[in-house]
Amino acid sequence: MRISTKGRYALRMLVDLAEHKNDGFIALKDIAKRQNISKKYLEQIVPVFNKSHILQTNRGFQGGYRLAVEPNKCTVGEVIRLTEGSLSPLACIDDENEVHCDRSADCATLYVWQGLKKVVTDYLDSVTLQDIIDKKHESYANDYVI
Amino acid sequence: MRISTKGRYALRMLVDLAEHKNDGFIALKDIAKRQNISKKYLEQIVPVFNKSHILQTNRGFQGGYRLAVEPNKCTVGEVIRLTEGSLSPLACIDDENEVHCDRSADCATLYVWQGLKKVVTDYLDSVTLQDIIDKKHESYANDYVI
DNA sequence: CTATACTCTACTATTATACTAGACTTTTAA
DNA sequence: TTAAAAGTCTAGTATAATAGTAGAGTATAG
Repeated sequence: MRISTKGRYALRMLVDLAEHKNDGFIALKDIAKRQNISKKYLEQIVPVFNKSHILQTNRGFQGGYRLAVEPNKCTVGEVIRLTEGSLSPLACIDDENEVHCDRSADCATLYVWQGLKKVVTDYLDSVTLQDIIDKKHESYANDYVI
Repeated sequence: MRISTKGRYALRMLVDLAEHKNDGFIALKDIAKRQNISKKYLEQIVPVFNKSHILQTNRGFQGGYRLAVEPNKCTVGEVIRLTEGSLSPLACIDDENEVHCDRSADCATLYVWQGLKKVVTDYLDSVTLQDIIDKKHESYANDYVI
């Protein structure tokens, strides 16, 4: 039940871009440095967000990436689905809730996993990039008060 | 974000034992046959439930396993924690919610994963073996009516 | 035209997963 | 008392996923 490094890096990259959304195009090397993530690895993660039009790209000198959506419109669920392929805890229930298993009719435990998928999906789809940024500043404020 | 085969098999085994809890000791080969799971693989899964006193064992002729707890006292969360080691979606937050990561103070996304762990844990700890059996019979009833 | 940055494909080391194999121990019934 | 049935324990192994690295190629601002 682990979220892969790929998914977590993707989220951190998008949060970073959301925080710098007014700074024009951000080079991957800057994100890599700030987040302490391999730039080469990020290069492999980025295409899926380009293709799904979550990121805009500028190539060449002073190029980079920029969020193409509002931070409060992009959910963690979306990010993890794109990097991880699915939020389903089993191969036998895919994203359309279709069942792919001979035993499914007889499978007593299937409903447990369908329920698990639902709580995971509901939660991750309820958190946006903006929420993460807000929470971060809230924490800083708390630190300051304390 | 997948539940491993090991965890799913364990749950099916325990549900099977719960359904046959009045039939004395059940041999692994019977469970393996009914559930269509490799008996040899089940042998590797079983020890953790013996050690945690969820199962009772009888060796030798006509030996087998029997639930040592009431089906309504054994949750899916317990089963998955025992087979999977943890319900945490990241290595950096373990079962005591302790944080193991240099970046944690600065990690904007940490709270997302802590929240994910909570919804997963709350859900899985809310479903018992008995719930699964009840649901199964409910489905059968529905099938019959339809 | 050159430095900078994105793009694309291929390769690789490590780890986890999902098993299989076989020797050994225990129990019971004939 | 012994053979068969069952659990126990350790080791091995094939496959796939993960988490990267490497390098050649393309686009663009200045």
